[in-house]
Amino acid sequence: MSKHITMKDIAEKVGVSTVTVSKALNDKEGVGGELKQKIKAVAMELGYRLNTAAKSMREGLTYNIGVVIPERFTGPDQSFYLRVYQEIAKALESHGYYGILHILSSSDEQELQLPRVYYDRKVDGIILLGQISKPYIELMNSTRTPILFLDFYDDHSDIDAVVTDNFYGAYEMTNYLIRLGHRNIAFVGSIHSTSSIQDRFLGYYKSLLEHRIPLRQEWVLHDRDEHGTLIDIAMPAELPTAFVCNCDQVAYLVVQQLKNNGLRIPEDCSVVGFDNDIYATLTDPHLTTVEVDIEQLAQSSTQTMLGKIASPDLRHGRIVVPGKIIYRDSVRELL
Amino acid sequence: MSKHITMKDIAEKVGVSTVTVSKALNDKEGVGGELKQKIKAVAMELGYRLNTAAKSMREGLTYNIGVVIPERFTGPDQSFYLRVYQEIAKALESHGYYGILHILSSSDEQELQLPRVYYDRKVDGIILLGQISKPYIELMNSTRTPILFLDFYDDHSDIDAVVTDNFYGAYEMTNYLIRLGHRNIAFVGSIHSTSSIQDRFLGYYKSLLEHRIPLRQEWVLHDRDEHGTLIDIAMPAELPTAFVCNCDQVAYLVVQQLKNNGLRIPEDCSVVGFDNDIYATLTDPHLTTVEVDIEQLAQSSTQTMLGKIASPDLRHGRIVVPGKIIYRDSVRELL
DNA sequence: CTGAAAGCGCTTACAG
DNA sequence: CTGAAAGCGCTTACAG
Repeated sequence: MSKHITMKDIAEKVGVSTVTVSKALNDKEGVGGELKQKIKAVAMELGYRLNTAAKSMREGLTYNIGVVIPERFTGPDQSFYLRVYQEIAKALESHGYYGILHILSSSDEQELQLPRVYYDRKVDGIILLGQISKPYIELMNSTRTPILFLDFYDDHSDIDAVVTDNFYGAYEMTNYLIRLGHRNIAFVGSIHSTSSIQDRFLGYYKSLLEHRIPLRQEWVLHDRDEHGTLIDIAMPAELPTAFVCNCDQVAYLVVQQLKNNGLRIPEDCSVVGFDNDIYATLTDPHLTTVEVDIEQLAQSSTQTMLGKIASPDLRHGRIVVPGKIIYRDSVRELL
Repeated sequence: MSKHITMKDIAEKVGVSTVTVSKALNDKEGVGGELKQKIKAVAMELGYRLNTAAKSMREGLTYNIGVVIPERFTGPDQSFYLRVYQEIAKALESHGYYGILHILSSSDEQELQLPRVYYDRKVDGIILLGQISKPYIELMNSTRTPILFLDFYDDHSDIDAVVTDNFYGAYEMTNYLIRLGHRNIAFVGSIHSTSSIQDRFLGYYKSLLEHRIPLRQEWVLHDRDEHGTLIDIAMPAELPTAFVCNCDQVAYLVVQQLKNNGLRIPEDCSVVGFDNDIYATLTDPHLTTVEVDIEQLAQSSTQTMLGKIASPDLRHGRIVVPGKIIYRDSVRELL
């Protein structure tokens, strides 16, 4: 193996000290303009690459951020969080940081085992992507490592979170349906399952309230069991004219089920989703849905995390990233 | 911020030197059994965590592996490589290593810009996941960083690669169809697009050859343009009784197209896929397909990479991971 | 079995 | 504007 080039090599070649090389390469004050150019040129010529480990030790920063996703959100048919991770990795890189992914196994979550990145002191902070058990949140919170929740939050008011505006997205979507003449509108989603679903439900409910449409409990449909596993949806005896589904995958299943019952979408029944993921265009007809702004989610969480590392005591609160309705073909206007 | 605990803190508390602490914590020789236990107990009590940066600098290893995926393989509807990455991250962690994901933008690929992880000396080796342009391969190869191809290979006989056994998988699948009485079998996939598709085609062809079934060029169908974008498939005038598709997504599209032409699957026409990804069970009927063993792919590539880091001059060659036929409902027996 | 010394490559005060 | 000194936390010879 050819030895790595260090600042010392550059210093010797140029005939200055390593201190000066360090200053020049980092654009710090205290080096003459001409000398600085010279040093940079020689660095380039020699193929110098910074030894990050040395810098890390010196500064006490790893320039890594851990991204922890509970494994139940990473099945073969759930790529959403992996896509978020991908965007986070990109966003971090543009700030000179790197992401390290950790899939948290369900057993580690139950047994309150912290991710290895923590014990190896591999990261300067941890982004928790996807709702996790309360005891685990407590545990993470007790580590004094900067923590950020992404795509969920709970009653830990002392932890910062970045979330999609689930509430407002579902509210706007329901308003849209009502504007088209719908008044019999169901919500599909188990409202005690995750805070996302709960907030989407509340947005739907607010829209009903504002329009003085009573909430009918038999039109709030369960879509998953207590483990989060999707279950068959029990259709109500009296059918609504529209279904607000808590996500595209469930909307896809609802459409299938309605079709099996001989109904046409959207002629007989309108169905809307949330997320604008692969299921939105896999459904026939393509779903009207709310697009989650993954890129913005990634950027906000990256910036917030870097801010927390720089000033650990600064509070950021709950940062809400708005979504956007994508109009497609699964909704019909009622006359 | 509370100061971090170091080996020195442990050493002082126990009344020994940091050398002894280091030996004890790393299970190295030269520490008495009882003392070792004592040291470990105190480390635990104090909540000691290794400073990886210091270890890294000392040993010249980052304990990180870069995983580079060209961005064209990471669209919203392509989660396969992200899932492979996820498994690699897991496999690496069990070896005390971590993965750092880098999505290679198409412009960086064209302009031969190496990933930042390289310049920041963030990784001990790079796994290239997904076919990449030849000039870029040359470039990577010139860096003297250990490189491993994953899920593709080309004529660089001096680079190691881990691939799914595309050839054998398609060969077995075609054999299966022939065993069921099919003799008019088409292949769907642009055979100059990627080496995976090419190898799957060759496996299909070998099966035909062995059974003395002539290859009909009009039954080798294009499915994507030169950019890899999927295109409408031009069905041949005379229809075969079975389609061997190069991947599940394309099988899904073929099924749709055949259905639109009024054909029933599998009664009128059999269709098989490859990958066993989300499209396999999204298709109606569910696809008979070849499952790619993602976990094994991840483990083999991780082990090979760690082997290369330990012994840079050792050659590993092309490591082939077998797939497995998953029998479902898209194939019918011809009598 | 235990420890003093040296060094990995960098950056931050501080002195000139 | 430039550089000598010190130190980040660890581990590897080496000496006792």
